[in-house]
Amino acid sequence: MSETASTVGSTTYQRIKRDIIFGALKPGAKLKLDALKAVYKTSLSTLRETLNRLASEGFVEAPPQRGFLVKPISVIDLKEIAHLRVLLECHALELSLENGDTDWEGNLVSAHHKLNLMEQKMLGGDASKKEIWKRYDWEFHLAMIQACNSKNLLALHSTLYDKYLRYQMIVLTNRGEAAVQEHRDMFEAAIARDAEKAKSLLTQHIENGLEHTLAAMDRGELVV
Amino acid sequence: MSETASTVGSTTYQRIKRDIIFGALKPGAKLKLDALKAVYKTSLSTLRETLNRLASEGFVEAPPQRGFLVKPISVIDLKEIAHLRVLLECHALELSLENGDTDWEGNLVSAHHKLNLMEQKMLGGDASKKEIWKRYDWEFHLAMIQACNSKNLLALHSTLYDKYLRYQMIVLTNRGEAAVQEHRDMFEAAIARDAEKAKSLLTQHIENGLEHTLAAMDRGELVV
DNA sequence: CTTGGCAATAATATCTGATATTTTTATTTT
DNA sequence: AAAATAAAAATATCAGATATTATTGCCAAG
Repeated sequence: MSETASTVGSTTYQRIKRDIIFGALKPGAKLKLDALKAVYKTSLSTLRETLNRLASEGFVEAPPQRGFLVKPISVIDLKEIAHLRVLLECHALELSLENGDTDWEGNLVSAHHKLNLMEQKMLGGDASKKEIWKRYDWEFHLAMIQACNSKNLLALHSTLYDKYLRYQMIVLTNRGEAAVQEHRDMFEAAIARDAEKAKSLLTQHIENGLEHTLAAMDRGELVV
Repeated sequence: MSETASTVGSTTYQRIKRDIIFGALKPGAKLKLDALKAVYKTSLSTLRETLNRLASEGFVEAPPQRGFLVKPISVIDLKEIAHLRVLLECHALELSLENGDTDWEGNLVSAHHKLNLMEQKMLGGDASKKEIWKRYDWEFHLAMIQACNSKNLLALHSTLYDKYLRYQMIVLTNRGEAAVQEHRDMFEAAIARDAEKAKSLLTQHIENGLEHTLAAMDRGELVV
């Protein structure tokens, strides 16, 4: 979701990943190399490097000898991802609440505040900024667990967050006021260092999102 | 650890990954492209694709503009990995014990039997077969959790197992009889579907391995 | 001697273009 | 309509070229 280093490779990587997450590249779509070369204006070699990376992260599939395709979606997959996110994020949250110092807390307050501001705007119906809004959501969730003291854990979580996000972006509707309140509750439990409560709220938060997405998928409300 | 598809790319991938895990490529070592090209007899493009994949899995680092190097080791990193393995493998184990059917059980019995046979040989001092032995260890641990019903979870676990394994291969000594007994206990708890006991044994098993490796690292007993 | 700066060298990132092999698609035959 | 086959498209892999960036070694200044 973040990453700097403006080399051609890393830029292409970010762009394609973003296009997969936000649905510009549809689940299951064939990723024809020549076509991508034209779209992303980059060479075959760079493209293949990028796609290999995305394949190993699970955003792309690479069946041998037949190129690449956007990882398909499925209800099963979504459920797995949601449950793993609960597992990892709760664990990280617990560690983070134990270790978080003043800086951590300050950063969290800031992240929550920014998210909240954005959420108010979103409630006003301005859906054009979905992407920015989700960046604040990410930054809030990251801020919560940032003091967990495990780079490996944060890395795994980051990928899971993105996979979960893709499913959220696939459905048209958002959860509105409910999610806003959940963020606020989690935030307060975190500041109070109430790990059990925070974890339970987080679990609920993710599972509510899951249900919402599943329901929308059932009704076929997908972004085509 | 497994994988078929004998394309040049996937073969090189497996070989380099294996060389990192088993220490032929030392932690922190610079991966010069020309040198690798000669060793693995493959083209630059294929090599870079491979290294990109390994980088995204965390076996290789790729600082921008300066090529690739084998992921360095550290005590911190080892601890993180061990703890994550406990978290994920215990979770998977619990699910697996709930869902495992007769086929799962049969496969587990077989995997444990094979591991046990190999372990008896190893106790006899034949360290030359470390790699084969570890494959049986892997197959046993995988058999335990295979019925967890989550491809995503199994994929994450597989990578963690390999990372943990690398640290184990770095120290010279093995844990011998103790680990054999632990495997047996875990196996029996699993067959009895005693999830709590199985999880606690597994946790202990991994943490014992961690302590053993940490102690050896402290004493500097590293494979150079 | 050590440190800072600069030239020479090595290595990387990226691109273009070529070829063998494999898939996919279209066409023909039974 | 199914099977067999030919034609077209796409992929995997390789080789080689270039601009850019890192590294190394050398020399002067303190």
